[in-house]
Amino acid sequence: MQHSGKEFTSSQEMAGWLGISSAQIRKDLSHFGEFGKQGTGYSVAGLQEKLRQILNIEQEWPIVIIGAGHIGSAVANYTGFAYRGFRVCAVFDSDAQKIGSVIGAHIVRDIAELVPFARESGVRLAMIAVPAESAQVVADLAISAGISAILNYAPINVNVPDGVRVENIDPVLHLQHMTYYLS
Amino acid sequence: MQHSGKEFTSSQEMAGWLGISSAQIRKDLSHFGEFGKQGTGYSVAGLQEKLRQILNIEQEWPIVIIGAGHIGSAVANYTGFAYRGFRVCAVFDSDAQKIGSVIGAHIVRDIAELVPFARESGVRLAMIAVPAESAQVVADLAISAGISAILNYAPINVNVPDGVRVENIDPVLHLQHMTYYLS
DNA sequence: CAGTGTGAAAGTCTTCACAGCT
DNA sequence: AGCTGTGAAGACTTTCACACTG
Repeated sequence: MQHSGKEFTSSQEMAGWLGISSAQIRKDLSHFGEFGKQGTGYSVAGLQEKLRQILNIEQEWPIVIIGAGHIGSAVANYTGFAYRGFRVCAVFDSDAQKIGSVIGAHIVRDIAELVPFARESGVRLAMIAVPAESAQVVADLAISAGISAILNYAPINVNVPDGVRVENIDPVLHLQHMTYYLS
Repeated sequence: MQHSGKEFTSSQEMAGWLGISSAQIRKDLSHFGEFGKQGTGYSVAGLQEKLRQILNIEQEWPIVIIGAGHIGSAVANYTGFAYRGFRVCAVFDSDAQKIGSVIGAHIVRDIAELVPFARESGVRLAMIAVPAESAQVVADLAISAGISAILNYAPINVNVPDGVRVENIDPVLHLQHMTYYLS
């Protein structure tokens, strides 16, 4: 909306785009304050700003990527992070063949450097894109280096201590969810 | 569990792995029937079989991938589909540079072939891995070819008619969700 | 006696519907 | 007139706790 120069939007309009109810949108937003004007709706710029505050993305967050295979490379090359508040700051792998090679704007580093790198830079977000059998080991390593949130692409449940958040991206789970609804 | 030769599991054990309550697991499963034995738990093999039935993945589902960029390539090369009941049957792109090139076990086809291909093969699942600005066009095309479920990697909401399901994979949304919880 | 399946209770989320503001 | 913010109602989900079973 901002790109198209729109100044105001309403809960109804947003609901239409997202396929949810306008009441839902108003209720959710009201949880964090009163951002709208009766009769007018929400200021597009103002709402964006508020959402950035709520989501805690006014600062830029560095991320490390662990695993330089197909998925790790794709993610490292993804251009959608920068303008949404994230920045890939390093890519790691354990494969000597890959260490030193270039992926996107990054030189792949040795996984052995992860702990000192993360400790020093204070990075808190990691994306794990390694085979399932290495995911737990790598997660433990990342956590010991001070990582407190993990986005896991490996098709396995990684166990983490309290205080560390994990979210999983597994296309197969989505596909299975959809086939459930296909006769 | 099956790999490690385990024969039975309990709602408590599964709950521990998944970080949810055992009551949740029992309640969810009870929705679809009675699969457990009191005092013993659930047969690992039996439960897997039941879950496959419930999720409708006893058959193998073909998928088409639209977009042969970094993400599309990574997905096309992903080896995790086959043993979980899915099979990539074709990869499409609109870029003349990419059409004809080889990705994984596939030769990239012209997007113009999508409609006849999908109509003829009857494929119902598509993964969209194109830039945000092309996603809606490509989704409409896929739907016109009989696709009824879309897994969308583009960071944009695609609108679809009733009867078509869409799920989105956007790493940034996960990252934003996690930063909300990081002080 | 370990562990399921399940009503009932508690908790959470969504929708309704409208007073009130611009 | 148009649209927000919000109590109250309704719908749905999770947890509790226990009778019952292999």
